[in-house]
Amino acid sequence: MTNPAWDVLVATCPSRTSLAKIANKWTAMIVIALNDGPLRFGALRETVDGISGKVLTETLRDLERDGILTRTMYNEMPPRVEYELTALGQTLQGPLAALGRWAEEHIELVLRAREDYDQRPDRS
Amino acid sequence: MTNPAWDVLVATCPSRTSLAKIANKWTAMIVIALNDGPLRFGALRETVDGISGKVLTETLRDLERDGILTRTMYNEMPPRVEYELTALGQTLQGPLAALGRWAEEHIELVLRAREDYDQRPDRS
DNA sequence: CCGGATCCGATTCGATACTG
DNA sequence: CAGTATCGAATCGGATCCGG
Repeated sequence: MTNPAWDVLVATCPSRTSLAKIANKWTAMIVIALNDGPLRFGALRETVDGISGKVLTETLRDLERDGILTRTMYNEMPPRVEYELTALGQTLQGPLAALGRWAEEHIELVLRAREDYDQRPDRS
Repeated sequence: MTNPAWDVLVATCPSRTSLAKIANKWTAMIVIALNDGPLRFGALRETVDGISGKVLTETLRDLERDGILTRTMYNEMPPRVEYELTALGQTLQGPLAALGRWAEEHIELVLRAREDYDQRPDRS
């Protein structure tokens, strides 16, 4: 099923274009946020704290194009649009959630490493 | 050990700065490339196909600062510099390798999803 | 010749203002 | 409410140059 010739380390390999999109902080946070079920555009913007509307729109479109999530628009007033992970997107949830957890669980060690690094006298 | 208040979805949380660095294609590829042991700068540049010297240098410095890898310089001629994952970096190897594998294993589905999306008539 | 610093164009980012 | 448009600012990234 999987072509063993695919290798993200090869510049021209299509799998790298996919890695480039999923190895992105906004993608990670959006997929993490959608773990508990579909969310509206506004709810996503609140949950993924600090994201701008423009970047949220762009990232959501890219993810929809790649089959990671679906966009469902309801013809209501006021308009309502919901985003939800596809089956494919749910297979991505694990790896990205693991990344998020790693960041939360190891931030203390990272902060300590930064202090050590910044206080090194040898900045030759 | 882990502060439950840390949440990568909160803009001001330090863990997000860490997530922003590890959720990056170059970081992912470098950590993946270092899985089999230390590599020299030049070997890394070949292995992570397509990366420029500048970006490689910057990313390696960031990762060194965060305690993900070590940089060892040998006073030889010609110069030799080796990069190697730390114990902390090895805990990151799993999650990032999983991301790379996801990209390779699901690229076919992603490519098909892109075709479908691009052929949709309703681009209202 | 290797590691990496510099320069500078290209891309991305994000705040604001506006539309259906 | 859910976007789109526009436009500086910031970041990324590649070609090129430099020190040992």
